[in-house]
Amino acid sequence: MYSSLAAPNRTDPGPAFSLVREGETLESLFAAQPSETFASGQAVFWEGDASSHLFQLTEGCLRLYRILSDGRRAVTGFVFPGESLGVSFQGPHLYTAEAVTPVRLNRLSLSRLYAAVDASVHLRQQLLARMYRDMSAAQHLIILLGQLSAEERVASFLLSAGRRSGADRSRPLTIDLPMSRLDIADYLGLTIETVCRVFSKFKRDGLIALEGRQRIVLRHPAALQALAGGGGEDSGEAKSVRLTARAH
Amino acid sequence: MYSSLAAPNRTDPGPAFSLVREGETLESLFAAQPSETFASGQAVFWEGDASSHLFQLTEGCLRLYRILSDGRRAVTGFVFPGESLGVSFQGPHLYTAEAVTPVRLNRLSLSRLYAAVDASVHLRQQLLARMYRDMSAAQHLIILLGQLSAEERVASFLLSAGRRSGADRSRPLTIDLPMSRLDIADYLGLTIETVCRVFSKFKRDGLIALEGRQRIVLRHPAALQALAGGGGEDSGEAKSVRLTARAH
DNA sequence: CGTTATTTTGACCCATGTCAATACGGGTGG
DNA sequence: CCACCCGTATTGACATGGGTCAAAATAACG
Repeated sequence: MYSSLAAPNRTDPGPAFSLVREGETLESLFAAQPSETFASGQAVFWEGDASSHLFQLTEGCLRLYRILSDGRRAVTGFVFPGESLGVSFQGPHLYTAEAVTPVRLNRLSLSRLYAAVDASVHLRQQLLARMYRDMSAAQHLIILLGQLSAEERVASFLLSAGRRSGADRSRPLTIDLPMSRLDIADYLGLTIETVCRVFSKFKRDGLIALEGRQRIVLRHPAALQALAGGGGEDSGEAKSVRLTARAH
Repeated sequence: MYSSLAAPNRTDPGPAFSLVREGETLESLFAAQPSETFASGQAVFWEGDASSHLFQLTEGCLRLYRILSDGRRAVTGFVFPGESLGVSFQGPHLYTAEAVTPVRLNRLSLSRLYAAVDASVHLRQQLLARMYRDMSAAQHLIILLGQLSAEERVASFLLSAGRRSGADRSRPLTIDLPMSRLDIADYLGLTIETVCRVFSKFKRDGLIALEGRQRIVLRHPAALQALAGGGGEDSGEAKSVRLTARAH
């Protein structure tokens, strides 16, 4: 199951810059690192820690959060397989990263990253692109939190989860929400109760179906899209709403 | 669509770019560019435009915002002198940048930036540091919008304005808020009326004094700090203040 | 000065938070 | 395989922070 990772524990490069091949990508750099696992609830790093690595998730789900001095928690994001983590590394980590489910990831040390990046314009571009994605996600969240109503936030969240947890692209789009309702609430700036109520309302209205506690079927993504308001709109990927194709 | 932005094969920088002096800084690069001015209300660039330059503000104030499809506006930040703009340039601009007051800024083309950055590790560090600051600001806003009450948001905003518009560091700290109440409201995820009411309350409580529409005296920053809750706490800048202050 | 846009204040209401039961589901041990 | 338990989720009743609508006050500007 985990075995598919190429070249597990390949012997590591000595002098860092020696192995920057032509055509190297961040992807391949990550793939060359040994992979590690974390159990649910375990932290990969803590807010305020000095950044020392970049990470790329291969399995599972992480939540990113900060705790305020009075105990409130702000979840600033979730990380799904294929996404990277810690790309804003020019200072201490801005959040704690914690496993929602068992997680597998590859860790690339900053010294290796720098060596590679110093040697390749192409890699610099890729790194910048990942930082851009991160910033883009943060900006979306700012809009969600600053301008959207509870229903708009939840609709927006479900659509984005549908896009990313992607795996299951079949037409009654079924998504898996590994995180708890509390995680979702802290991410959307709402309470658990409000998140539940909106889920229930969407269910009553036939927009979604709840299968157990983690599986949700998006029965009518287009309607959710409309509900998500000006907020969740395009965001590139969203256009692949071929999901809507079901115009029975 | 993003293609025009990359600087793929820059093996031979043009003659003009070949001289990246030792000790070059982003600061000095900007300083070498001609400066331009914008009148109040004029846009420097629009959301969705291809990124083609980095900017550094020398005078005035900018607001950064996005407009949702139904007309709502989210102000995602303000820019004050000395701060840079457009550092997430690996894709289209994420917001519109518009002059709040008459503005003066320097514009550095991406091609020059790439040339300089390709030639200097030091400059790469500086660029990453600016991106980090940007991300850090976005994360603060996420916490403010997701977790803080109206009073906490306003207190937090005033303190941050005090830190940045900085000029006047004297002890009844007087700050200048060039932006309108609507700008502030759209930034804090509140309405104009709520912003006014909180200002009035702070005034009644002796925390601030309003001098005309733009000048505000912070009479009791410590109390504002306490009000700002877990949210506004340190914020980096505060640390550097502490570092310099402790020279006894 | 008079005119207009912006800000401030007031009265009222609603979306969402709070507090309090249930109800469900996923493990565990019998 | 079933019965029980406990943490999570859901629903309900109620409270309230902040939104909405409307008017008055103030500042900016010709």
